[in-house]
Amino acid sequence: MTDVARVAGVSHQTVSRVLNGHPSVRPATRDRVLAAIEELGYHPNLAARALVTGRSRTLGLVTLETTLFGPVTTLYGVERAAREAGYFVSVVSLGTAINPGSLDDALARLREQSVAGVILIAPLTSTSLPQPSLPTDLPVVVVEGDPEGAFATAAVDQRAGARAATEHLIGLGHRLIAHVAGPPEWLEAHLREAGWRAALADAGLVADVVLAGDWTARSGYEAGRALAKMAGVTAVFVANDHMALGVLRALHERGRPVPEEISVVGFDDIDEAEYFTPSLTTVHQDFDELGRRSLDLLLCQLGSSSSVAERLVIAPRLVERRSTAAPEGR
Amino acid sequence: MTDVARVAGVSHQTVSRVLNGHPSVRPATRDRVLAAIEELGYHPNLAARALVTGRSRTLGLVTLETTLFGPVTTLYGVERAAREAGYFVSVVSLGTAINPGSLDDALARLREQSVAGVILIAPLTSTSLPQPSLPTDLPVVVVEGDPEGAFATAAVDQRAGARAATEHLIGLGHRLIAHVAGPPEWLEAHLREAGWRAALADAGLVADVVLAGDWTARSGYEAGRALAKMAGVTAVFVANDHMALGVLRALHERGRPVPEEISVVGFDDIDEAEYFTPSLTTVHQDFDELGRRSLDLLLCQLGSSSSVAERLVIAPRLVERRSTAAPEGR
DNA sequence: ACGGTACCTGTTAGCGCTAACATACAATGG
DNA sequence: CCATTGTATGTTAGCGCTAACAGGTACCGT
Repeated sequence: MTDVARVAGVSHQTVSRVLNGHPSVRPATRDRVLAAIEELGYHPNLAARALVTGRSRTLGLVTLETTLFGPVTTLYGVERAAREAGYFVSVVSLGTAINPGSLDDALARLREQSVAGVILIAPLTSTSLPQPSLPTDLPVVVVEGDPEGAFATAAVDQRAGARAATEHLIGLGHRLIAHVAGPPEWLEAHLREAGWRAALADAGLVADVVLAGDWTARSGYEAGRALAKMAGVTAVFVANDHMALGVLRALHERGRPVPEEISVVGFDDIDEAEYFTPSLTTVHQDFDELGRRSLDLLLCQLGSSSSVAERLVIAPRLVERRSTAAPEGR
Repeated sequence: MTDVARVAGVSHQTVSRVLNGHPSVRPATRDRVLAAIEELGYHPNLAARALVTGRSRTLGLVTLETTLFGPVTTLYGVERAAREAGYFVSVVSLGTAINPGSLDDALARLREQSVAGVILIAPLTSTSLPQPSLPTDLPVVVVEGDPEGAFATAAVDQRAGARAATEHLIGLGHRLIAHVAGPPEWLEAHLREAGWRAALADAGLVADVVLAGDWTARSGYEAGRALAKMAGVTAVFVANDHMALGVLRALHERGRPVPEEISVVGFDDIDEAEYFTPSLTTVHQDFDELGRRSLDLLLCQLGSSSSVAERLVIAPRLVERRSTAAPEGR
């Protein structure tokens, strides 16, 4: 910076002013400084700036180590939004084995780094997710999780999506609708099951066929084999598309055609869902939008310095394809 | 730090020494300092440390904005390895629309942040990927890309994987083996096609049925429809599992049973591949290992400060499942 | 002509930390 | 007993930057 100042014939402070867009710099001076910067290939040292201002323009992004469609897409959404807002994104994953202190460790790491705030992609239930020793000094936005907690949250309305999926099946005339659930430690698994139950209850139907899954196609396959043997079940709402793939495979193997004998609805609308056999009716979530809105929420907190526990909800959308139809004999 | 020093009754420099594990600190003194740190909840300011040392213990990770299995898994692999080595990971995605300057922008952003080095997940061909104005001052490791460039690279041996897949089909007795290729701007698409060609050439077979795809199940589906009409083709090597899914769907629709009439091999071994109909024979890549080895390569460069253009290759592995069989009439 | 008020630019201090040197004190050997 | 080494600690300077204040110059009204 001193070099730039010397070349431009000004003081280093004037260079700083140009860099920070301070208004009272004469255009001619500004141009000379910019020319010197260009000539020397100068780039400001952000560590020095962070040291003196106390702000690092870096956000922490904590995520589970999963290649699941939702969290990954959310990650990119947040990164892009952050970049456009002039922030860096420091990613810390919680690893595959989540132990009690791992979230604390992640937050401690990020606090050391003087991040301005943290976005936590944590689709687990509060009890499964190690509770942090509340970092009230650090703005946090939780994405896809913890609607009961003290933090601001942003999420797609899982319950509404599950309800829409189930009501679609009810509307087609199905009366015994099973559910293949996600793993119990995932909040989304609970909410999707809750939405399914609520829709059935509203229609006066029973909700007693629940099969446990773990998001993988393999677990969906196991559930599908069990479903194939159940006589009365004419439809199944599967908690995500990957498990739905397994269900389709099992039903196909067991000679239970979809949708003729059994209708299947998934959740997520992954890119491949349209190319399953048959193409999958599912619930679409706009994760990109979610990332963007989460960042807005965080920046809003930074601006107002008030840590309001705001709730931001994004509506999902049912995508009807070929895996659902009216039950036979109606 | 001054506060800690006062509480412990030492100088701030002694606190610094304790923090950095300097040997000549008396155990009693060290304990007092650690107690003071604990008592005050002190955490070192990394910006200040980075400013004075010139090293930020942060790595840049540049990636394409894709939810494709490989890049995402590599990302986590790198993050975990970096965390274990005590490094932060700052992620910059190149966005969906790659314009000429975007890689330069990403590198400039990271250089400003004083990252120690950069890991670039860039599975595109050198011509498709915007070439950076060589940052010789910044250690770079390219993952899954650019074997001709000046940088150190780490990659799974795509050509060997494709060759293994094709040789598997040849071994089963297939003579006319088609290929569904990835998009031309992807290096991996080229290498997989090259491996296919090489295997066919070695066996004295022709390699003239190539269908263009773009990694998506949709493009695979289109390719599959075309394949279904081709009389002599008894096997197809598809450049990734997602397209293979589309191929399977199209062949099923057109009444061409797999593997009875046509054998299909994919590439990637995504979690779902086992649950395709039929389960997919494919090529497995260990992306986790890849992430780890890439980091090793980068840290090695940092240590030796020599920017050797080392090549690190990881062997893939063919996974045989139910989508391949000997051609009919043999 | 003068003080006032803009506007522009320079000077100084310090953010929290580590490197380098300076100092103190003990242990050792001749 | 003193010089010599080693170990443990303190002191000083400075990393590159911004905030706060201190000039300096031009322009205004009176």
